[in-house]
Amino acid sequence: MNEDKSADEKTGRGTVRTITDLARLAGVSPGTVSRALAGKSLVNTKTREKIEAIAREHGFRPNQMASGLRRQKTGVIGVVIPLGHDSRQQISDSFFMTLLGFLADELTRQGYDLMLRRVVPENDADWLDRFIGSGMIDGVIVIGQSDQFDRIEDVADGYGPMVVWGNHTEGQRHCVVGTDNRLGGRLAAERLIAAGAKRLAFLGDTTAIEFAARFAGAQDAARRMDLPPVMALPTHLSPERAAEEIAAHIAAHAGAIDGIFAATDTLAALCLTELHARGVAVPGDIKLAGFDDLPIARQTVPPLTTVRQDIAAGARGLVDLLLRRLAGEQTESLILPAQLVARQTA
Amino acid sequence: MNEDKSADEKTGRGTVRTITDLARLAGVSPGTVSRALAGKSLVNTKTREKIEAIAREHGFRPNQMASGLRRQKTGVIGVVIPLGHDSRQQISDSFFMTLLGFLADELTRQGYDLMLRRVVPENDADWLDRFIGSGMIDGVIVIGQSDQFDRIEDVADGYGPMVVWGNHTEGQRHCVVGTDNRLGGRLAAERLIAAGAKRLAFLGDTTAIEFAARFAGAQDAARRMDLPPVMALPTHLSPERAAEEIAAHIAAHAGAIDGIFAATDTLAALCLTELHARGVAVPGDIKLAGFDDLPIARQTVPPLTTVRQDIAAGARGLVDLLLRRLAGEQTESLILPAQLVARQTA
DNA sequence: CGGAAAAATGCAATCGTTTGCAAATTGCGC
DNA sequence: GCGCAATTTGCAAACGATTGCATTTTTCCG
Repeated sequence: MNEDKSADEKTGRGTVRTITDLARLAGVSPGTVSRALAGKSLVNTKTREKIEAIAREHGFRPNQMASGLRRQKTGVIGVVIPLGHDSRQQISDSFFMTLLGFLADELTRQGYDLMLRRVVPENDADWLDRFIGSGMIDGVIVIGQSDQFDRIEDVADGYGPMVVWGNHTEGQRHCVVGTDNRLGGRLAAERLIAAGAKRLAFLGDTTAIEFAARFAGAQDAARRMDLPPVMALPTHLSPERAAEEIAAHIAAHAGAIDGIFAATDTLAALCLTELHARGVAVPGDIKLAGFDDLPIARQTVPPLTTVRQDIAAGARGLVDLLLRRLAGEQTESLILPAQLVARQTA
Repeated sequence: MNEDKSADEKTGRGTVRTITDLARLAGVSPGTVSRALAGKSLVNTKTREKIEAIAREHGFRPNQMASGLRRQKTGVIGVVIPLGHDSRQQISDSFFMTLLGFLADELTRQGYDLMLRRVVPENDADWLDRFIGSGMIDGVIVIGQSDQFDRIEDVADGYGPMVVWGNHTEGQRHCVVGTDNRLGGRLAAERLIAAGAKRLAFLGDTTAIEFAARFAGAQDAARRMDLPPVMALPTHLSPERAAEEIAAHIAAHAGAIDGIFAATDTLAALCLTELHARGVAVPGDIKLAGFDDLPIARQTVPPLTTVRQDIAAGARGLVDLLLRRLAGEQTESLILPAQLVARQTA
C-alpha cells in the first residue's frame, strides 16, 4: 500500500481513476465533473476551477474508451497500408513512411490519434470492412491503392469518411488525394527524350495502379514524339528482389535502350548502382529518371533527375478532406501537380 | 431506405450493428451471442454455428470500444516517438520508420493494434502520462529516449507495461531494447584506425543518449590506441540543417582529421556527398564510417562501411518483452550485439 | 422582500459488450 | 419415467463517461 501511495503521489495514478472518484473529492456529481472537464459553459467558474485543480493534482484523465462509447466517436483515425502487389514494399519504400510521418503530425495538430494497420489483402479479403467496422475509428485513410482498387470502390459506396492516397481514375467513386502520375510520367519521359534518348524503358510493377499511370504518361510522350513504345520491365519494390530483377533487365536490354524511367527513386538508385557496376555511363550511354524526389535523389552520383511529389501537401490534403467528410460534406478528389526536378542523370 | 438496404446487402453494414440485434435474429440472448463469438466452450455447437452464420451474413463485428471498456483492455499498443532533441529527425531518419514497420508487423502477428503518436516533449511535459492514462492502450513502446531519459525513468516506477527502444545505462529502471551502442562505436573507430586514420571526429548530436554512447565507444578505441581524443562535431539529423552543418564542419576541420565516424548512415551519406563535392578522396584522404546499415549504405559511392543494427530482431524483442510484461512478468533489458559491416569507405 | 428568470447542479438513462450467477434444458443410469 | 449431474442459456449488473430533463440555487429587478 505504501508503494501505491508513493506511486500515486508521484504520477497521480491510483486513487482518482474515474470521474466519479473525482466528483466525490470535489463534492459534486459526476455529471458536473464531466461538464467542467469538457469546458462547457453551464458550470460555475468557481466549481470548474476547483475541479480542474483536483484533476491536475491527481493527474486525472478521463477514460477515452468510455467517452468514445457514449459519444459514438473515438477521436481516432485509422491509417491502413494495404500490401497487395508487394508485401515488403513499405519497408523499403521510404515514400510511404515519410507520408505517414506527415500524416501523424497533421492528425495530431487536429486533435486526432492515429491507428496504424498494415494488411495483406490476399490473406484477408475483408481488411477494409474489418477496420471500419471495429468501432475504434472515426474515419480511415488508405495509403496506396495497391491492387485493391475495386475493394475500395465497393466500400466507398456505403461509407463516407474515407480518403485514399493514390491515383485518380476517371469516374471513380472513392475520394483520393494524389499526384498527377500520368503527367509526371510524361514529364520524366519528355526529359529523357530531350536529353537524347530514343528507346525508353520503364522500370516498375504496372499492376500497381499509380505506376501504371506513370507508365502510361511515358507512353504518351513516346507516342507524341513518334518514338517506339516504352518497354515495360516489371520490377518489385523490395530491395532484395528489385536488385536482381534490375540486374537481369539490364543484362538483357542494356544495348537496346538508352533511357530508363524508374517508377520510384529507390528503384532508380538501385538501377544507377547496377549501371555503374557494369560500366554503363549515366547519362552518357543511358539517361535515367526517377519519381518521388526523396532525399536519396540528391545523394546519388550523379544526382538523380526525378519527378517531385509534394508529400507534405499530400498529407495535409488527406487530413483536410477527411475532416470535411467527417463533417458530412461531399468532397472531390485532390490532384496535386507533378514537377520535374532536373539534376544530372538526364 | 432503398439505399440503406442495398448498402447493407453489399457491405453488411446497417441492420445488424449490435450484439443485441444479432441475438434477436438468432432467437437467443445477447449473452449467448457474446459467448458464441468469443468461442467459449459453454455454448452449444449448433447454436454457435447458427450465430456465426448470421454474423458472417451480415458482416457483424463487435464494437471494440464497448468490449474494451467492459474487459478493461483494448488490444491496442501505443507507440510513441518523442521528438526531443530534434523535431524533424523522424522524417529524415529512415531508421525509426523501418523499426516502426517491423513493429507494426509484429504487433499485428500477435493480435494487437498499433496506435501511433509523435510528441514534442518541450511543448508537452506530460506526454507519456497522457498517453498511458488515456485508457486507450494496454501498453506502450517508446521509440527512442531522445533527451527524455528522466521522464521515462519516473514513469517506469509506477507503470509496468512499457518497453523502450534505446540505450541501456547501468542501473536504469526502465526496460529497454537496443543495440550495444558503445560497442558499435568502438568497432567503427577501430575500423577507421585500422584503415590508417589517426585523428578522428564524430558527427552527431551527443545530447541524444544513444549517440553519446556511440561517441563514448569511439573515444574508448582512440584512448586504447593512444590517439588524440575524438573531436565532437555537433550535427542535427534533419537533412536541411545537417547538410550545412556538415559543410561547415568539413570546411573548418578537413585538414585536421583523417577519419569520420557519423552517428547514422544518413549523416554519413550526406558527409560523403560533401566530401566528394570538395574533392576530398574517400577513403584516400579521409576514412568514413556510419551506423545502422540502412539500405542507403549499400548505394553510396563508394559503398559505406558501417555498423549494423538488427532492426527486425529489435522489433521482435520490443514486442516480446512488452507482452511478457503485460502478463505480469518482470523483464530485463535486451541488448543486441552491434556488428561491423566493412565496405569501402574505411 | 417577493417573485420570475437565469444559472448551476443533480439524476438517471444510455452507449454495446462481457460475465457471475441463477434458471432451464438435456443427458444418463437405473 | 425419475432423479441428479452436466450442459446451455438467460438475466442483470457492471465498465466509465455523457447528456436531456428536472430540480435546486443564485441573480436581479421592481
